[in-house]
Amino acid sequence: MSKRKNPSSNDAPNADFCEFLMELSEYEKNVNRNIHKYNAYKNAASVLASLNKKIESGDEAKKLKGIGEKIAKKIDEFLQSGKLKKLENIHQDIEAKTISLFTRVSGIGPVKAADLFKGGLRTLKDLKNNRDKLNHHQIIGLKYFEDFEKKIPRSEIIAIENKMKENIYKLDPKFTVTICGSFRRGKSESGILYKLRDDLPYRRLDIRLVPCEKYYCAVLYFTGSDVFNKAMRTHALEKGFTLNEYSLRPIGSTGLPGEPVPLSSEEEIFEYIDYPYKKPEERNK
DNA sequence: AATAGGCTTGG
DNA sequence: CCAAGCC
Repeated sequence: MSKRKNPSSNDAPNADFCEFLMELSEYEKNVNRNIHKYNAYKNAASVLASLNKKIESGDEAKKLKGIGEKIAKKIDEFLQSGKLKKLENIHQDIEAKTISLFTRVSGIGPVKAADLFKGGLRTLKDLKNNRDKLNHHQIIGLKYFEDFEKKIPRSEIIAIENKMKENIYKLDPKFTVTICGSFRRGKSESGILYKLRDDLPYRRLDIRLVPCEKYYCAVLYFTGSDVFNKAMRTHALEKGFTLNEYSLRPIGSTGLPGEPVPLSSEEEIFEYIDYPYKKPEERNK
Protein backbone atom coordinates (compact mmCIF):
# COMPACT_ATOMS: atom_id res chain seq x y z
CA MET A 1 0.00 0.00 0.00
CA SER A 2 1.30 3.41 -0.83
CA LYS A 3 1.77 5.99 1.81
CA ARG A 4 -0.33 9.09 1.64
CA LYS A 5 1.46 12.37 1.56
CA ASN A 6 1.05 14.45 4.67
CA PRO A 7 2.60 17.86 4.06
CA SER A 8 2.00 19.26 7.51
CA SER A 9 3.86 16.69 9.60
CA ASN A 10 5.73 14.47 7.16
CA ASP A 11 7.10 17.30 5.12
CA ALA A 12 8.27 19.48 7.98
CA PRO A 13 8.53 17.35 11.10
CA ASN A 14 10.50 20.00 12.97
CA ALA A 15 8.31 22.96 12.06
CA ASP A 16 7.55 23.76 15.72
CA PHE A 17 11.23 24.13 16.53
CA CYS A 18 11.81 26.18 13.40
CA GLU A 19 9.01 28.50 14.38
CA PHE A 20 10.37 29.39 17.80
CA LEU A 21 13.93 29.59 16.49
CA MET A 22 12.82 32.03 13.82
CA GLU A 23 11.02 34.10 16.41
CA LEU A 24 14.12 34.20 18.59
CA SER A 25 16.13 35.07 15.51
CA GLU A 26 13.89 38.06 14.71
CA TYR A 27 14.05 39.15 18.33
CA GLU A 28 17.84 39.14 18.32
CA LYS A 29 17.97 41.16 15.12
CA ASN A 30 15.25 43.71 15.79
CA VAL A 31 15.16 44.14 19.55
CA ASN A 32 18.49 42.99 20.88
CA ARG A 33 20.42 44.08 17.79
CA ASN A 34 22.72 41.10 17.96
CA ILE A 35 23.28 40.12 14.36
CA HIS A 36 25.33 37.07 15.25
CA LYS A 37 22.69 35.57 17.48
CA TYR A 38 20.20 36.39 14.76
CA ASN A 39 22.27 34.40 12.30
CA ALA A 40 22.85 31.57 14.74
CA TYR A 41 19.12 31.06 15.34
CA LYS A 42 18.32 31.43 11.68
CA ASN A 43 20.92 28.85 10.72
CA ALA A 44 19.66 26.45 13.36
CA ALA A 45 16.13 26.84 12.03
CA SER A 46 17.27 26.27 8.49
CA VAL A 47 19.17 23.11 9.45
CA LEU A 48 16.09 21.71 11.18
CA ALA A 49 13.84 22.75 8.32
CA SER A 50 15.75 20.68 5.80
CA LEU A 51 15.74 17.64 8.05
CA ASN A 52 12.98 15.15 7.29
CA LYS A 53 13.26 13.27 10.54
CA LYS A 54 11.58 14.53 13.69
CA ILE A 55 14.08 15.49 16.39
CA GLU A 56 13.26 13.76 19.67
CA SER A 57 15.74 15.41 22.05
CA GLY A 58 18.17 18.25 22.48
CA ASP A 59 21.05 15.80 22.50
CA GLU A 60 20.01 14.51 19.12
CA ALA A 61 19.74 18.06 17.78
CA LYS A 62 23.19 18.94 19.11
CA LYS A 63 24.77 16.56 16.60
CA LEU A 64 23.65 18.88 13.85
CA LYS A 65 25.93 21.59 12.57
CA GLY A 66 24.74 24.91 13.89
CA ILE A 67 23.06 23.59 17.04
CA GLY A 68 24.96 23.71 20.32
CA GLU A 69 24.35 23.55 24.04
CA LYS A 70 21.98 26.51 24.31
CA ILE A 71 19.63 25.66 21.48
CA ALA A 72 19.66 22.00 22.49
CA LYS A 73 18.41 23.04 25.93
CA LYS A 74 15.64 25.10 24.36
CA ILE A 75 14.57 22.12 22.28
CA ASP A 76 14.37 20.02 25.43
CA GLU A 77 12.37 22.70 27.23
CA PHE A 78 9.99 22.94 24.30
CA LEU A 79 9.61 19.17 24.08
CA GLN A 80 8.75 18.97 27.76
CA SER A 81 6.53 22.00 28.22
CA GLY A 82 5.45 22.96 24.74
CA LYS A 83 6.77 26.48 25.23
CA LEU A 84 9.84 28.58 26.01
CA LYS A 85 10.17 30.74 29.10
CA LYS A 86 12.40 33.15 27.20
CA LEU A 87 9.79 33.72 24.53
CA GLU A 88 7.00 34.01 27.09
CA ASN A 89 8.94 36.82 28.73
CA ILE A 90 9.56 38.54 25.43
CA HIS A 91 5.85 38.42 24.68
CA GLN A 92 5.18 40.27 27.95
CA ASP A 93 7.73 42.98 27.23
CA ILE A 94 6.17 46.19 25.86
CA GLU A 95 9.42 47.45 24.37
CA ALA A 96 10.15 44.17 22.61
CA LYS A 97 6.57 43.95 21.38
CA THR A 98 6.57 47.52 20.06
CA ILE A 99 9.92 47.24 18.32
CA SER A 100 8.92 43.92 16.75
CA LEU A 101 5.76 45.55 15.44
CA PHE A 102 7.44 48.67 14.10
CA THR A 103 10.16 46.75 12.25
CA ARG A 104 7.42 45.03 10.27
CA VAL A 105 6.84 48.38 8.56
CA SER A 106 8.90 48.42 5.36
CA GLY A 107 11.69 50.97 5.79
CA ILE A 108 11.72 50.85 9.59
CA GLY A 109 14.64 48.86 10.94
CA PRO A 110 15.82 48.09 14.47
CA VAL A 111 17.36 51.52 15.04
CA LYS A 112 14.42 53.57 13.83
CA ALA A 113 11.98 51.32 15.70
CA ALA A 114 13.85 51.80 18.98
CA ASP A 115 13.96 55.54 18.36
CA LEU A 116 10.20 55.70 17.81
CA PHE A 117 9.62 53.65 20.96
CA LYS A 118 11.82 56.03 22.94
CA GLY A 119 9.72 58.86 21.59
CA GLY A 120 6.73 57.26 23.29
CA LEU A 121 5.07 55.71 20.25
CA ARG A 122 3.48 52.30 20.79
CA THR A 123 1.02 51.48 18.02
CA LEU A 124 0.58 51.77 14.28
CA LYS A 125 -1.99 54.45 15.01
CA ASP A 126 0.69 56.38 16.88
CA LEU A 127 2.87 56.13 13.77
CA LYS A 128 0.04 57.35 11.57
CA ASN A 129 -0.39 60.36 13.87
CA ASN A 130 3.34 61.11 13.69
CA ARG A 131 4.11 60.89 9.99
CA ASP A 132 6.56 63.78 10.34
CA LYS A 133 8.85 61.31 12.11
CA LEU A 134 8.89 58.99 9.08
CA ASN A 135 10.59 59.23 5.69
CA HIS A 136 8.88 58.57 2.38
CA HIS A 137 9.65 54.84 2.31
CA GLN A 138 8.36 54.35 5.83
CA ILE A 139 5.15 56.28 5.14
CA ILE A 140 4.39 54.00 2.19
CA GLY A 141 5.27 50.96 4.30
CA LEU A 142 2.87 52.11 6.99
CA LYS A 143 0.06 52.93 4.56
CA TYR A 144 0.11 49.43 3.12
CA PHE A 145 1.18 47.60 6.28
CA GLU A 146 -1.34 44.77 6.06
CA ASP A 147 -1.33 44.36 2.30
CA PHE A 148 2.46 44.12 2.07
CA GLU A 149 2.48 41.17 4.45
CA LYS A 150 0.09 39.17 2.32
CA LYS A 151 1.60 36.56 0.08
CA ILE A 152 0.55 36.78 -3.55
CA PRO A 153 -0.91 33.48 -4.76
CA ARG A 154 0.99 31.92 -7.63
CA SER A 155 -2.10 32.03 -9.81
CA GLU A 156 -2.37 35.79 -9.36
CA ILE A 157 1.28 36.24 -10.28
CA ILE A 158 0.75 34.26 -13.45
CA ALA A 159 -2.17 36.52 -14.30
CA ILE A 160 0.02 39.58 -13.75
CA GLU A 161 2.78 38.04 -15.85
CA ASN A 162 0.40 37.43 -18.76
CA LYS A 163 -1.00 40.91 -18.60
CA MET A 164 2.47 42.45 -18.50
CA LYS A 165 3.73 40.33 -21.38
CA GLU A 166 0.71 41.22 -23.46
CA ASN A 167 1.21 44.97 -22.97
CA ILE A 168 4.98 45.06 -23.09
CA TYR A 169 5.29 42.92 -26.23
CA LYS A 170 2.87 45.33 -27.89
CA LEU A 171 5.35 48.07 -27.08
CA ASP A 172 8.25 46.11 -28.56
CA PRO A 173 8.33 42.35 -29.16
CA LYS A 174 12.04 42.27 -28.37
CA PHE A 175 11.39 42.84 -24.66
CA THR A 176 11.68 39.90 -22.29
CA VAL A 177 9.44 39.68 -19.25
CA THR A 178 10.71 37.51 -16.40
CA ILE A 179 9.08 37.16 -13.00
CA CYS A 180 11.77 36.53 -10.42
CA GLY A 181 11.80 36.20 -6.64
CA SER A 182 10.45 33.14 -4.91
CA PHE A 183 7.98 32.76 -7.77
CA ARG A 184 10.84 31.79 -10.04
CA ARG A 185 12.20 29.56 -7.31
CA GLY A 186 8.96 27.63 -7.49
CA LYS A 187 7.16 29.33 -4.62
CA SER A 188 4.90 32.36 -4.54
CA GLU A 189 5.62 35.88 -3.31
CA SER A 190 6.11 39.53 -4.29
CA GLY A 191 7.62 43.04 -4.18
CA ILE A 192 5.30 50.13 -7.44
CA LEU A 193 1.89 49.53 -6.53
CA TYR A 194 -1.05 48.47 -8.56
CA LYS A 195 -4.64 47.65 -7.89
CA LEU A 196 -6.39 45.23 -10.14
CA ARG A 197 -9.79 45.43 -8.56
CA ASP A 198 -11.20 47.23 -5.57
CA ASP A 199 -11.84 44.01 -3.69
CA LEU A 200 -8.24 42.83 -3.97
CA PRO A 201 -5.39 44.00 -1.75
CA TYR A 202 -2.66 46.33 -2.92
CA ARG A 203 0.41 44.45 -4.03
CA ARG A 204 3.97 45.62 -4.03
CA LEU A 205 5.74 44.79 -7.27
CA ASP A 206 9.35 45.65 -8.03
CA ILE A 207 9.48 46.35 -11.72
CA ARG A 208 12.86 46.79 -13.32
CA LEU A 209 13.65 47.64 -16.90
CA VAL A 210 17.20 46.51 -17.60
CA PRO A 211 19.38 46.72 -20.72
CA CYS A 212 20.20 43.40 -22.41
CA GLU A 213 23.78 43.23 -21.19
CA LYS A 214 22.63 43.40 -17.59
CA TYR A 215 19.71 41.02 -17.92
CA TYR A 216 21.32 37.84 -16.61
CA CYS A 217 22.86 39.45 -13.55
CA ALA A 218 19.55 41.14 -12.81
CA VAL A 219 17.58 37.91 -13.13
CA LEU A 220 20.11 36.08 -10.97
CA TYR A 221 19.94 38.73 -8.28
CA PHE A 222 16.18 39.14 -8.24
CA THR A 223 15.61 35.42 -8.14
CA GLY A 224 17.52 35.15 -4.85
CA SER A 225 17.19 33.96 -2.27
CA ASP A 226 19.09 36.58 -0.30
CA VAL A 227 21.06 33.87 1.48
CA PHE A 228 21.86 32.23 -1.82
CA ASN A 229 23.02 35.58 -3.29
CA LYS A 230 25.31 36.27 -0.38
CA ALA A 231 26.86 32.83 -0.60
CA MET A 232 27.37 33.14 -4.35
CA ARG A 233 28.86 36.64 -4.10
CA THR A 234 31.24 35.49 -1.41
CA HIS A 235 32.31 32.66 -3.67
CA ALA A 236 32.75 35.13 -6.54
CA LEU A 237 35.11 37.21 -4.37
CA GLU A 238 37.16 34.11 -3.56
CA LYS A 239 37.50 33.52 -7.29
CA GLY A 240 38.58 37.12 -7.90
CA PHE A 241 35.28 38.51 -9.14
CA THR A 242 32.71 40.91 -7.78
CA LEU A 243 29.09 40.18 -8.57
CA ASN A 244 26.14 42.51 -8.22
CA GLU A 245 22.72 42.94 -9.82
CA TYR A 246 24.26 44.73 -12.82
CA SER A 247 27.40 42.85 -13.75
CA LEU A 248 30.12 40.31 -13.05
CA ARG A 249 33.51 42.01 -12.98
CA PRO A 250 37.01 40.61 -12.42
CA ILE A 251 38.95 42.25 -9.64
CA GLY A 252 42.29 43.44 -11.00
CA SER A 253 45.72 43.58 -9.35
CA THR A 254 44.86 47.10 -8.19
CA GLY A 255 41.96 45.67 -6.22
CA LEU A 256 39.53 47.57 -8.39
CA PRO A 257 36.86 45.88 -10.48
CA GLY A 258 37.54 45.72 -14.21
CA GLU A 259 35.16 45.73 -17.15
CA PRO A 260 32.00 43.61 -16.92
CA VAL A 261 32.23 40.10 -18.33
CA PRO A 262 29.96 39.68 -21.39
CA LEU A 263 27.24 37.14 -20.62
CA SER A 264 24.69 35.31 -22.70
CA SER A 265 23.08 33.14 -20.04
CA GLU A 266 22.60 32.79 -16.29
CA GLU A 267 24.60 29.57 -16.32
CA GLU A 268 27.66 31.43 -17.60
CA ILE A 269 27.83 33.45 -14.40
CA PHE A 270 28.16 30.22 -12.45
CA GLU A 271 30.80 28.95 -14.91
CA TYR A 272 32.95 32.07 -14.66
CA ILE A 273 33.25 31.80 -10.91
CA ASP A 274 33.38 28.03 -10.92
CA TYR A 275 30.26 27.64 -8.80
CA PRO A 276 28.05 24.59 -9.30
CA TYR A 277 24.94 25.59 -11.26
CA LYS A 278 21.74 25.66 -9.30
CA LYS A 279 18.33 25.78 -10.89
CA PRO A 280 16.04 28.50 -9.50
CA GLU A 281 14.11 25.90 -7.48
CA GLU A 282 17.37 24.90 -5.81
CA ARG A 283 18.17 28.42 -4.63
CA ASN A 284 15.79 28.51 -1.69
CA LYS A 285 18.52 28.60 0.93
C1' DA B 1 34.67 34.70 14.06
C1' DA B 2 30.71 34.91 11.43
C1' DT B 3 27.84 36.17 4.64
C1' DA B 4 27.52 40.94 -0.54
C1' DG B 5 26.38 45.01 -2.39
C1' DG B 6 23.49 49.15 -3.45
C1' DC B 7 20.28 53.01 -2.35
C1' DT B 8 18.65 56.75 0.65
C1' DT B 9 19.23 59.84 4.17
C1' DG B 10 21.62 62.90 7.13
C1' DG B 11 25.59 65.38 8.33
C1' DC C 1 32.27 62.68 0.62
C1' DC C 2 31.25 59.39 4.43
C1' DA C 3 28.62 56.63 7.73
C1' DA C 4 24.42 54.72 9.29
C1' DG C 5 20.40 52.38 8.34
C1' DC C 6 17.67 49.52 5.55
C1' DC C 7 16.63 46.24 1.97
